[in-house]
Amino acid sequence: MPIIAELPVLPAALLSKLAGLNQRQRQAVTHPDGPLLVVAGPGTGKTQLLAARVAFLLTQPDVRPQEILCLTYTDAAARNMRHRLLGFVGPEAHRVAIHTFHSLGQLIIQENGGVLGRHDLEPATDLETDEVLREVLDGLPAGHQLRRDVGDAYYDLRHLKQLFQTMKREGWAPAELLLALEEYRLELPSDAAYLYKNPPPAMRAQGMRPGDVIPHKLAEEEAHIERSVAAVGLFEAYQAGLAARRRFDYGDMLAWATHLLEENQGLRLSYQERFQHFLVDEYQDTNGAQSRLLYLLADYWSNPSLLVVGDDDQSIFRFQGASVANVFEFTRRYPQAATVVLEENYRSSAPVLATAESLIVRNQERLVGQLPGLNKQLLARHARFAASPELPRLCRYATPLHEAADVAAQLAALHHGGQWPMGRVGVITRNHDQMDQLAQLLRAAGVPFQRRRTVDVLAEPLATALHRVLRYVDASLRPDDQLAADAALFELLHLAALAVPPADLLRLALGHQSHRRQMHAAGQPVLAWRAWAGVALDDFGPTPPEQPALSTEGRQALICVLALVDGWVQAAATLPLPTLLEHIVLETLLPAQLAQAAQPGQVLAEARALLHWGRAEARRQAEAGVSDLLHTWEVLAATREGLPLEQGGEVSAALELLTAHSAKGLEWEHVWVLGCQQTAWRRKAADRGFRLPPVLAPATGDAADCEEARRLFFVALTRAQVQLTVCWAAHDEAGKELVPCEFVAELEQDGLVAADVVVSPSVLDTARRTQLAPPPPPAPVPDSVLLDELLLDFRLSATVLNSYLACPLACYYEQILRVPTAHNEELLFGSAIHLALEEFFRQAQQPAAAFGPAEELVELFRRHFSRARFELPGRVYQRLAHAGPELLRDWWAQAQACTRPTAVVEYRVRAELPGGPRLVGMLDRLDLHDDGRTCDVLDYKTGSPATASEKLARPSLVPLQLP
DNA sequence: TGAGGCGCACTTTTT
DNA sequence: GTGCGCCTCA
Repeated sequence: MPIIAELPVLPAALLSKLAGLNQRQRQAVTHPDGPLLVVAGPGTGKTQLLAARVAFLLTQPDVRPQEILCLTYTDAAARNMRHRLLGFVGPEAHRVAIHTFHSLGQLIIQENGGVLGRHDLEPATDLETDEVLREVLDGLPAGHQLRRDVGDAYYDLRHLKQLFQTMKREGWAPAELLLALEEYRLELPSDAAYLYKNPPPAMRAQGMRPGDVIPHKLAEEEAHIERSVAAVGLFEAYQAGLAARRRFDYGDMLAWATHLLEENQGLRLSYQERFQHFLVDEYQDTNGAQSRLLYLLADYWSNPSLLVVGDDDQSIFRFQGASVANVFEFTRRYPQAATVVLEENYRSSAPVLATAESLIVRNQERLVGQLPGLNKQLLARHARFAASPELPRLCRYATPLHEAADVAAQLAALHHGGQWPMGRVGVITRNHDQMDQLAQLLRAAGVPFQRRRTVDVLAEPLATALHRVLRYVDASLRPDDQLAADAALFELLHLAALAVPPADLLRLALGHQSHRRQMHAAGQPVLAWRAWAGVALDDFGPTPPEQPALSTEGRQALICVLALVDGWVQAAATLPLPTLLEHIVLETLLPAQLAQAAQPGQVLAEARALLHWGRAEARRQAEAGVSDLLHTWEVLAATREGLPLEQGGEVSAALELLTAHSAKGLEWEHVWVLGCQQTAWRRKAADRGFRLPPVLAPATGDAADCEEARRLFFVALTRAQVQLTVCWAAHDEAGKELVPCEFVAELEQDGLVAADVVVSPSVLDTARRTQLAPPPPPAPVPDSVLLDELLLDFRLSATVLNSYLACPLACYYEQILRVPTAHNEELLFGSAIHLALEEFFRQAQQPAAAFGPAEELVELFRRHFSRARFELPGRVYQRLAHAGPELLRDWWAQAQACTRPTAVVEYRVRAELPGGPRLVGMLDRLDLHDDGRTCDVLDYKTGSPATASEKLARPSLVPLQLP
């Protein structure tokens, strides 16, 4: 069909561009007004097509660039589109409206803040939404379903976040969702999954018959629903929290924009007039909210100029709400829509396409078969690659290590053999962590590569060093927390960046210990660490007897470092926060990190990200100081993402390592798909979020999961241009058999032959050696004279013994050297409970020999725990101050029934170990039996509030013969 | 068939 | 901390 001949006269430049398109592409580009669905398989030139379509529209009379709206899913795609368009139409491209769905929503909201009653609305950062959620959780009343007094108080934070985003995305009002949950709950008893088919004998004995409800199963699901109901109930509080900060989140960007347009006809008309032509990229990735916004704008016309491009076979973001159903919905909504299928592939060889094709035809959920007359078979059209006869390879390795070692060796050979870059190479895995081994081996072999992965900057060494500095600075600015300052200083002095010889730090610690002992003996106040260090380093004045024998370099280093640290503390009080951070990072921490970094570029990027974050925080909160930053740090660290930074690598590397999801849209001459085991590609992850009614949840079930995974595998395969290698391991490192994923089996069914790859011992050996971490530096040992003196009157208590068994080095520092340690919440909470119980029993042994009322016990706890008020963050203190009394009241109720008030409290024991040290210790409580000869020995074990409840409820009873 | 115990993981990504 | 798969037992 000679389409171009029928067209109005087109500019010569565009004509030549159109001539480069194939017949189907031209058909789409020159389609007259009206909806058009372009089904664009991999490598069929869809971005090119979109750009050409815009160029074509611009040649039409009465079409102005600003009336054309291009919608993409990601920022990167939007940039890419603008770039392409510049090539096609020149500077006019800047006037075309190119948006992501979210930026369009944001535009509509910000242009119409007045309608929403606010002019100053800003998008919320991830951090801000997390803070709002934390406030919501903090504000829960006692006894609320989602309140956690013990354990992680913010456990449900990310589940809430996910729930609220889903609600906004799907347009569920809280009331609607509650109704759906209630309906679901009412229907449970008639759901076959909750009925006995054949009750077990024990249940039969209780009169259960087939068809009766399984009580515990029903109750369990109802409890889940209850939690969901409670969570939905927090939606309004979350929205109110955002509003109080004048913020809207990602979900609101779409939901509010849609709502504005729906409710306000005048507004809708103005946008409908503004945009007259619509083009949507990656249509299979759009979700419900995005489609609604699009249709609201396009529905002004009965026959809108609306072009959507997508590929049902590459829909891989179902977990974000994307659905192939959106593509079906398009054809239902516009029955008159034309459909163009792009089949000519300009990327891959015929064998690669045939392999991918044979795999994907197994999917049922495809447009093929649903749209009449639709045919979709990829045809190899690449000038050079199409005719390549090379078949994809299937490689079976013994273990993942064999696989990584062999691939790394092959890549290294290519690189070092000067065949690099012979063409770009991509290595694809399902999950990030499957790539770790290979990345490590490549780094060791000196092969440059790029890896796309976001890492948490806050968990990297540069940030942890900064964190230590800030903790000390913060603590030393708060005079009520000397212990925390001491502990932070001791840790800080060990930073490699400060280069203090470790042996001298030990000598300093020993010196402080002997100072403490002498001052105790003399009944005089003990110097804190910073003051002590000052005395110890003082060259002038009389040398105190406890002054440690520091090395000359050590003394010099310590003097410099303390001056530096003091300088930071002073600067914190005077300089703005971003400047302080720059001082600390740029002058001290960064140079030290750079000197030993394997990837200096990465460390620089981390430094940039950290400083940028500091500036952003200072802007967000005008008076923000170090302690505010540390608080934010804590919030960020508690969320899964932390402070994300794209981990790059060498920018120009010809080798890229990525996950199948992030490989979408990219291509390489040679592609390796690694780790094709069933466990990686078809794992069923535990759903830990809130239960949704099944009618609202996206289609699940094994068939749908399988097809989603097959589409992802299809995406991975179709990245390859010439060489495609699919690998898996037969066993894991422990020797357990691994099942290759079903798609591998399908490829074998379709005629590919798997080969067992034997990796040479030397290659394996190198890989194993690379894997071993470098040995830790030897721990410094103080001179034996000092050590002997230290251990002169050493007694082995149960605490010390436990500590030693857990970690000898930690025991040496904490128990022998007694370096300062800050009190953590477990310790403070545990000892308050412990002391309260101890005193309570002592009081019970007064002549009356009876327990006091529960409130007496609670009062004891309150008195002891109040010491912790200044040592814990306010919220943690509040939470534990509430949890303690609850715990003790519970215990008291039980103890009334089964415990005697006559117990022996704090029983001291000693044991002489033959030839060894004396073991001393204290038994918390002995409950004497009636026979007067035996008793129960109790140890409270109150350390962690999470487990204290259980341990108090069920003490382990050990009968003991008293002598 | 189902109850109960135990071991074992704990994606993918964008705005 | 939580839920799933797998096992055994009745």
